[in-house]
Amino acid sequence: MNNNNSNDNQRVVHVPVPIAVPVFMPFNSQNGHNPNDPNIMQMNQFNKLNNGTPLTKQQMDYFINQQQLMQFQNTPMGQNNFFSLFNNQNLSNINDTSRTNTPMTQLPLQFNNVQTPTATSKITTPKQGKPKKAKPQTSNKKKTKPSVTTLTITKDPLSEPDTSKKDANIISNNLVSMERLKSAKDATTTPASDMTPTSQAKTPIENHNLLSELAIESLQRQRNQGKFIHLDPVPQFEDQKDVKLWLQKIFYPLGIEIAIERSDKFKITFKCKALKRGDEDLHVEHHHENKSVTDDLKGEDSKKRRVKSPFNTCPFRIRASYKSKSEKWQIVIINNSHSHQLKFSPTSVNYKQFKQTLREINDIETIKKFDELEYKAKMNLPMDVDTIPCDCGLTEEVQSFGVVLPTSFTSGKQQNSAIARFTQKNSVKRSSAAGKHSDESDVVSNGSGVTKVKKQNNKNNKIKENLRKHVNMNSALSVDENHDTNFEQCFNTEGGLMDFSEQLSKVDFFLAGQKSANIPDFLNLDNNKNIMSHSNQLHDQINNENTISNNINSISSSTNNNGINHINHINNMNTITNSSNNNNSNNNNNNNEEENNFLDLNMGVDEVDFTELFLKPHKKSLNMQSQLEILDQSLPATDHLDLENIEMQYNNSDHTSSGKNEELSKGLDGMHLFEDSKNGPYFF
Amino acid sequence: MNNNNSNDNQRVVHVPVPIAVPVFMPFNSQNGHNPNDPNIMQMNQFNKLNNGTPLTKQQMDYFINQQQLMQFQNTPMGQNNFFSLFNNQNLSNINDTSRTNTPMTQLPLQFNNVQTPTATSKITTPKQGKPKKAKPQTSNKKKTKPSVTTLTITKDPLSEPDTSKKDANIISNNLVSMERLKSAKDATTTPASDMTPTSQAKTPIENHNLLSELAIESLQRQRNQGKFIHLDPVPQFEDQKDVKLWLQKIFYPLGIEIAIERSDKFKITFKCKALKRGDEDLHVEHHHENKSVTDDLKGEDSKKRRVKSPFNTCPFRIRASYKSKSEKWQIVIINNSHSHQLKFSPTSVNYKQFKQTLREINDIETIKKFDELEYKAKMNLPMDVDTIPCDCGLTEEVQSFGVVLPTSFTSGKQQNSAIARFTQKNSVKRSSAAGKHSDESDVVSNGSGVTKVKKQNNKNNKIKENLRKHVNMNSALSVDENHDTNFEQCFNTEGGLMDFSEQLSKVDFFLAGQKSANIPDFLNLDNNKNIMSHSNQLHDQINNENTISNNINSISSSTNNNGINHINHINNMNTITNSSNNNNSNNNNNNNEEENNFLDLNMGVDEVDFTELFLKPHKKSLNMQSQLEILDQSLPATDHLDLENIEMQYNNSDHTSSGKNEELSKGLDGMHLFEDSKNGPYFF
DNA sequence: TAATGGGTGCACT
DNA sequence: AAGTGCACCCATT
Ligand SMILES: [Zn+2]
Ligand SMILES: [Zn+2]
Repeated sequence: MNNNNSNDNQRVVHVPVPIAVPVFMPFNSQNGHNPNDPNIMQMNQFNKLNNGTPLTKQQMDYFINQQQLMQFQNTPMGQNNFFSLFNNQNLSNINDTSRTNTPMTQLPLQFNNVQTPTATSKITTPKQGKPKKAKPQTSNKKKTKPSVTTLTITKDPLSEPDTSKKDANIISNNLVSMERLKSAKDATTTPASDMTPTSQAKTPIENHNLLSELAIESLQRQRNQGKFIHLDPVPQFEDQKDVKLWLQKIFYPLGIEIAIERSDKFKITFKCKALKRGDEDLHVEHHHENKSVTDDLKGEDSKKRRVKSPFNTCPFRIRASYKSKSEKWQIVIINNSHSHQLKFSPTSVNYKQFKQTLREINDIETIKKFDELEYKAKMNLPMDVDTIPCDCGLTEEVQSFGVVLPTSFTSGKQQNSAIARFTQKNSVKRSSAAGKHSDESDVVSNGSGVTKVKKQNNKNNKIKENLRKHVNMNSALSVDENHDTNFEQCFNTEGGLMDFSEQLSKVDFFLAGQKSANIPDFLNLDNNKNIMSHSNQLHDQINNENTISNNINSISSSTNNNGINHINHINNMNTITNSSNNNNSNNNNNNNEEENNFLDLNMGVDEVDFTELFLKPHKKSLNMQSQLEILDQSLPATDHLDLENIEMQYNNSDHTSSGKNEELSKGLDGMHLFEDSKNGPYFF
Repeated sequence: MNNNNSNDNQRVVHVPVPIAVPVFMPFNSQNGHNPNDPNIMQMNQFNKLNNGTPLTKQQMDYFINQQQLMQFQNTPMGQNNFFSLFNNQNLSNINDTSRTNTPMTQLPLQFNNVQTPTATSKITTPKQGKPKKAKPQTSNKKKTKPSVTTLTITKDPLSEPDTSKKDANIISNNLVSMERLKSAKDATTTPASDMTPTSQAKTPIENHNLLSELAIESLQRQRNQGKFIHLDPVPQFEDQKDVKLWLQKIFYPLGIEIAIERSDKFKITFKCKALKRGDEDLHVEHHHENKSVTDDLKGEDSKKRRVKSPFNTCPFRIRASYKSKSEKWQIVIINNSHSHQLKFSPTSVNYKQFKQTLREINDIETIKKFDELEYKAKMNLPMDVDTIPCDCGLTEEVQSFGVVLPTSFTSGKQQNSAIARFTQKNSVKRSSAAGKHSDESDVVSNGSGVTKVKKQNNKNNKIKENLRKHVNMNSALSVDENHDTNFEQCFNTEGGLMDFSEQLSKVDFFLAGQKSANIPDFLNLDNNKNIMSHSNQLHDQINNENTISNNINSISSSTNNNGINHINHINNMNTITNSSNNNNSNNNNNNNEEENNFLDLNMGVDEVDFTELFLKPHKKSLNMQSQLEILDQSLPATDHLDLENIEMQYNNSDHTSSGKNEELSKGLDGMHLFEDSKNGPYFF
């Protein structure tokens, strides 16, 4: 398996062709860092995906398109790459909206800038006597220790002379240092009205942005959430901080606010930023009232149990590691699931900081994009999100399933969730002013961080015994109601997008992307060609549960320690679904019980209506659907649409990405049934 | 209770008389920050301590001496002070070695520098139009965010102009800024051969050192570990970092390496630095093999349980909070117990950093002191520490009791403790090279972070039903074997203390302090006048268990969540013992069982030999005892001894503290039986 | 800096 | 005993 075919005497030199198409490699191995031979991987992966059966037409198309998606820059053959070299002859087939089983259509906008490589994509040169310590640049401003001086035990790597990145052999115009750009802010006032896709004069920021757009697009297309997802066309970061900035550009539009969990010179681990106290409505906690036989064991012990934090349980992880060999950062999504609703929150402090950083580096392009995002998010308010009914009679063992009314708040009534108790720890009930709605978001917690959702409307489908979790796709990004009050001013002052916003003001922005998600249904899961209905997908997936092993590790597994005999019945169950849109269905659950136990999986729970669970369309979105479809379908292949003109109202900067915000913001492309409770059900 | 008698219109001006005597207030209230009227507190406290019975002669002496200990500086009447103003007429009675029930003798050394106040100890002046935000100084070098600029949400308090501390009304020569001193290092080359106690020319560093010595002395004398222990004569810190530095001067000699758990502008919370992987031998884990009825519930669940870290479980906490009113830092030991052996480890990286900082601020006095400490610690090697036998047949419910062979290591055999498993988590057995000994340190863990020690030799004493924990006093500080190899050179070069060290080389340095611990036996607990034997103390205390309520909260209580029905039977059980020396007795325990459960307290376990548990003398210490006693008794009232001359070999700095290192290093003065497992049994 | 996982100090929020 | 973001570490293979 570990066929590490890297040659120490060879070094990759990147050709100065910055444009690339993202490739995501659904590795099955835990170690995605020593990739195997690409051909072998192709076979293995595809066989796994296809469960050994002959390829269908869709599968073939998908496979071919994946090969087309091969990025040709910065990634040598067989290293971190799944598919072969990029060639753009079949680009027009990539953009496939798999829901309708229509032929793949061209990806919007991104591929306008894809250029035919004019040189060999990689050049191997003998490794010179280069110092082994090629360090990534880190803008380390922190100097906590009073001094270093003579203390031999303090070895400060930063004090070493920087011998990295400036190597003459490295040719890449993807290099960008936000620090440098900040200091040279005036030089980058973005005159760029040069919109020709083959422009070689792309600035580093523009390259960053392009790659971030591509990553978003591919992430929306991504399906194997249980696997490592490699963000392969990654720009060359000059500074370590730029990695986060770039990832923020990708994940903020997806409703994910990332935070660094751990970092050092060569590695950054990102996670979801912990929920705030006001985000109880986003947290997924649900429990049933029927106690199991172990109830008596939890009485006095449960209150002594130390709950670290119910806000910080999301299993989502991104790992960025600096590869000294390629002198690039490798970015892998280790865990693509979430324990909460995904929400684009322009009011977040971190988001404002992010915007501020964008202003400092003068990344007007991205600023515009997020201004639009903010505006569209605001226009969708108030988002009335349905809750998903809990059909607990048959899914007692379903642990985590995350639908709560995004705008609901439990202030009006006592919520017995761990979050509520955590929030009220200081004995002060939150005032109802913080809550906007008093909807019946019936979420019950057992106080152990393990959540359940009771499904009420039992329909006519079956659930296999090992299906333990309801999985909710994040197709409907909820929007923070506490919108930044300064937003409109900022937005208007930035360039007057009101024409554009009026055009889109009635469109559910976040649902727009769903329609254009380009996920082929090569598993034939999509039995329902209606965009809003995927009732049979999940069952198809269940039948394919062994096709793809589950890489979800037990990062946040099982804090359910307080006397609950939680037997894990599902191992490596991994299912992927096609783009099932919607999800915020009715959540009329029982919320009276604080504690709940997992019933043994062997209990006879066979009937689950996953249409109810996952596929109920967004109420408001449904209203917007017709407009949305019209808008989306009106996008030409090159997909500049009205947005192009609108965007030009901002300024003259090039806008390779801003025209496809719809796709960026909402893709409901993956679904993952995973093992443990904390590993949430949300994907983008 | 919250009689906050501070007058907003009055401000305390400190007289420039830096010398003070520590006062420790065993508050019963959870809130030690708004102290009550000192007179009321006197009554309350003393009544509680005495359980309402008439005072004995010893009690009266203690009370009187406590009043004498009133520090007169920096603390207004009734604020953070328990006793009345200092007057030194009865100083000669303070130093009482309560073990022998001899009359209190004078505290050594410190009081040589106590001076008669020549002015009113506090001056109240009308508060001027001073801004309310008197901020503590923080040497904040960290600027993680790329910038602040216009972002309104980033409110950086450090950017505000500093209006604090420099107020003209504040007169205090206790002010010290290590930052400042570092920059003006040459100016403080410590000529001070001025050893007259009334010297007004004491430098800030000298004041810091003196107060740290006093704090150590009083901590050794401290008994109410379950209560908040206020370190009241606290120097005035210019910089936030100086708080830690000062506390390090106090707690390193006590075998405690502190680390910041949390800090902000106005508060610092310190804890014990987490044990390193090589410190398994210091960690206390013990469990019994007999399972309870809940065993079946833990089978599959236990292995999924997420053990955060078995190295980071010590409940010891110090809280330092800046009082804007007094513009001083209030330092309170919130939890004085430990879950591990206390050990002075000169090889610690943090300790070396600490020493380095001392050099940078040119605190030669403290450097000398710690050089001596290091040398003495090294001279005591190898310390053969006995383990305490576990008498588990009757103390199944005893949760945490910490005795492991300090120098033992479990490399030779499989240790089923959580630590061992934690260390070997990645399936690689640690090589035996890391271990020094292969002693039979039989430590068993149940994997839940809750530890038990099995007592084997059941003797003849009884344990009350609610006595749940064995408590081990830390009287025997173990010494890190991996001694700094550079120590001797440093030590010799600093001033050639070999004469002195040869004098003390055979003395168990850390036990020396025990003898001079000045704890009156006002609870009549000391039925055994033999210094090494306190067999009946604990029982006396148990009978007095209600005299002092237990402030130990359930902070670290019960991570034992995996199905164990751990019923807490003991609430507010708080016992204090007199200075019971020794502890590291034989620990021949069962270590075969990984999981263990708490038996219900109602099980009939009545017999415990606490002599075996707590009072077994240190083997080596016993050998040293005669020398130690001779040495200690040879100390004159002013207590300069040989150390004075020796110290002068260093240089001409004044040596208010270095002469009494024996007392500083080892005081076995407190014992605390507390509720939960994580709260360890070690005190100094 | 080989790759990769994790602990934890500690200050920001 | 604020929670957690972040980075300085260490450990294993
Ligand atoms: Zn998340
Ligand atoms: Zn400790």
